[in-house]
Amino acid sequence: MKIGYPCINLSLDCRSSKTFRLASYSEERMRLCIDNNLGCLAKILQYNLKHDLMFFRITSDLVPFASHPVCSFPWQAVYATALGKLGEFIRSKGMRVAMHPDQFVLINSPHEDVFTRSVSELLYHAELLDLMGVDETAKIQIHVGGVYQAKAASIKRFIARYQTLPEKIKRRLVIENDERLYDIHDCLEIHQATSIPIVFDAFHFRCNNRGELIGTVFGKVNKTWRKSDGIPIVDYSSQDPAKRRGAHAASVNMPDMEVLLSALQGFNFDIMCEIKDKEKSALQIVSALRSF
DNA sequence: CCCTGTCAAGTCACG
DNA sequence: CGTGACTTGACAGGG
Repeated sequence: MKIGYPCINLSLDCRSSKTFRLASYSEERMRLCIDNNLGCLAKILQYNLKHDLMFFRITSDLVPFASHPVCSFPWQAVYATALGKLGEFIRSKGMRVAMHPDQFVLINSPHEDVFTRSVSELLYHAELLDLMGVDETAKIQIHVGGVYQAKAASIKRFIARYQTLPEKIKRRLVIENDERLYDIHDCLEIHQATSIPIVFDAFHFRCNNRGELIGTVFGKVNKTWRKSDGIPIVDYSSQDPAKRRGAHAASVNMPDMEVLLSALQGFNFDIMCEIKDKEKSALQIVSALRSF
């Protein structure tokens, strides 16, 4: 079981998601930004190794505007060596990475242009991981998408669109249950038709479920991961008591976390800890697991 | 330096 | 109809 956190390390004085305004785009600016981001990613990975945080979500902003038409800069060729080195570090230390494209990536959108842009963005994610040389267990995780006032049709469109995706995307793409539109059962239905693995978001499951036992559901989710996909990914967060339903907590609630671990006892999975204070909560989980 | 309006991209829910 | 939320604030111009 590997423990990780998303995108940002608050203990370090750098960010791997530095970007700039489209209006100030230039090749020079791109280079400076990517240099900074890759350098920071290297620092984060070293920090993670030192603290036994063996799972990490790499920010989608690592290469700004990578899939935008304005980007004529051949980042793939220019940064192939640097990305290969980062990947070599990840592989040699037995770490796992994943990515989570943002909300604009919707492969089931009825709008063809939204779909086209989504594919470009997914290609960027896939190329980045490919250049790192990390294996198929390094996943690209998305939500199913919008409902568009017709859920069954939108699920069908997801499945049809998925079939047309390039292999380099398909081998990494996984779907995650969300907190209002598509629950685990919807994801399982899509899995039936596509064999796509399912990320189990424990917090979203809590917000959006059909009253079933978590252990039973996870048994099904567990089977959607083939050997080459690695062990399942579980996203974890807890409710911020002061905020609206679905709002992520500021720091980890350990008793809550232990309830989850007990419910999933006997399964093998990696945990992505989606808590506002990032590595701090992930570290608490690492130390709690040592004595669990 | 500090302040703050705005930033590539979509969709839904809430008021 | 405008705004916030989503995995994440932070860029950049003006005072």
